[in-house]
This record gives sequence, C-alpha cells and structure tokens, in this order.
Amino acid sequence: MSIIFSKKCEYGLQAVLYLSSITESAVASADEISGKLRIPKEFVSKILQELTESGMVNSKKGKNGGFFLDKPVNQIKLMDIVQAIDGDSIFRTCVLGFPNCSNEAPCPVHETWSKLSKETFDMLNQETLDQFILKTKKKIQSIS
Amino acid sequence: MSIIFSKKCEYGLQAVLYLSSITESAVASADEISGKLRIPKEFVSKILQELTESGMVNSKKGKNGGFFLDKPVNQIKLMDIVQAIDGDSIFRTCVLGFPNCSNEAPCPVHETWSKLSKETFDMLNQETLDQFILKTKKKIQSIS
DNA sequence: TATTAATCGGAATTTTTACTCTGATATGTC
DNA sequence: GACATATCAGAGTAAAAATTCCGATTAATA
Repeated sequence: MSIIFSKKCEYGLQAVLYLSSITESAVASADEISGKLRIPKEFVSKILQELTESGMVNSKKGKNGGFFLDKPVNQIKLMDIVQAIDGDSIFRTCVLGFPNCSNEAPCPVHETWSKLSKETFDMLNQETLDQFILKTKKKIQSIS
Repeated sequence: MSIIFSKKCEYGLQAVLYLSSITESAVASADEISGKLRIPKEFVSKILQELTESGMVNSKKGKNGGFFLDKPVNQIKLMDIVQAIDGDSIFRTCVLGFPNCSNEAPCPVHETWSKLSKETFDMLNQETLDQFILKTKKKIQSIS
C-alpha cells in the first residue's frame, strides 16, 4: 500500500483547510471538525494540539472553545502543514528508494521524478489557503 | 513520514531492476542481490518469492540457484512491479485524503494532482526495463 | 551419497503508525 | 459556585508494515 502523506498529515491538512473555510477567527471544536470531515475526533484533536505547538493553529479551552488558525489565511500554505507533520523527506528522497539518488548518481527515473517532485512541491507551496477557500467549502459540503 | 511506495515495493523495484541489469537469463541469489543493493537479504528474498507468484520473476532452487526474470526485459514495466506489490491505489486516491475526490467533487488540488499523478503513472508505465539498463547498471555500481 | 547452497512456506518478532483513554485544567453560563 | 463543555498531556492500545527465523525441500557437485 502506497501513500503520499501519513494519515496524520492528511487529517491535519483537512482540518486546517476546514478552519480556513469557516468565518475568520471563528473557532471549531474537535467534535465539530471530526463530524464535518468524518475523521476520528480524538485523533484530529491530538493532531491540532501538535499544530498548535508549531504555531499554525491556536486554541481556546473551555466552553465554546476549540481550534482556530493562528495566522491570516493568506499566510498559510499547505506545505507548511506537511512540513510540520511529515517533513519534506518525500521531496528529497528517491522514488525507487535507491540511496544517494542525485544528479551525480541518478536512478533510472531520477530526472523525470525530479521534475514531478518539484511540481508537487509547488502545488503545496505556491498558493495560500485563501486561494482555496471556495474549493474547500465545496469539497467539505460534498462530504456531509 | 511520507512515502510514495512501501519499502517492500521499493525493494521489489530495485531487485527487479537488478535482475534486468545482469546478463539475460542469469540467476542471482537473494544473497547476491542483498549485497549489491544493500538491502536485507531475508526481506528481498521474501519479496521475490511473492513476485514469483505474480509471474514476473521465476526461481531455481538448490545450489547455484536464485531468481531471474520470467519475461523478456522489453516486456516488463516498473508499473507491473508496483501493481503487483502496492497496487494502484496511489493513482486513484486523493492526495489530501479526502473521500470521493473526483471531477464532480474535487479537493482544492484535485486538478493539479490529477495531472501529476498521471505523469507519475506514465513514468512507470511507458518504458520497459530494457530502456533503463544502462542507467540501472550505473546506479547499482554507484552503490558499492 | 554426503555436503553445500539455494528457495519455500509459514510463523514470529520488531517497529512504526494509527488511534483511544484518562485525568487534569480552563472557561463560559445559569 | 455548580455545571457543562472544551483543550491538554501523557500514557495506553490496536493495527499495519517491516523484518527475521526456522525447518523443509531441492539441486549441483565432490
């Protein structure tokens, strides 16, 4: 079974996208997020706690509390979340798993993958959350 | 930690590439492959046994035995090995992990990823092992 | 025929990832 | 102040992936 990002990272990305899609500065509880995205509550709660440590997200305890983005949506990129959870190893290592794959010692698909890897990185690193809001809202609506 | 292919799949790809790089119809023991590729012997042995079941590879027991490709190198594609080990779920599921991501209910990066995903698939599915032989030999030499 | 060197099949183990539980603490509201 | 509803921290559990082990079988060769 192949994966691109760990489940943790997937859920983190989805949760942050969710937070970006609700009215600015609004808080959402783990319970709400879990319900809307259909992902395990305790798990997403734990993930958002971790993202709180990395400064992407902030939280408010107690009644009516929850999580909210700690930066303006035009200052957060999907890559920031990936970086915080899974790191960037996927963009630095060989697709085929060969050691020390580089321009000097390339694997058979090194050149092609380098290009695709870069484009994938750009996909996550060029746009900011605000540019996705409309699409995000639609996608989330389609879930429930 | 993100990955593209499971370790099993990575090792499988490497092992099959190795087999394609040695003189046609020559056999290589798990021990030889493990040594050349610096990957765990027992593990690669197990993986090649599985690929034997899928008909990509064949084996010869007993002294001087080992594994060898069961088809001509111009009839094997990297995707065949990926398919046999990891399947093609990576090319069919959402990068962000959203459920039912499709043209009808796309995630924020659906369009971009569709394109990249297809190109990655092509990378593995367009060329056959014979077209990689030179590069494969060089890469394997660079390891030892 | 004994020895040596392989794969084979299946189970066992280890490690990592995914996910849950619990008890503590904070906070808004009646 | 009591209560309900949150996060928080850390431990605990479950499941999956990675890796190893073992005993059986097979085959070349001395």
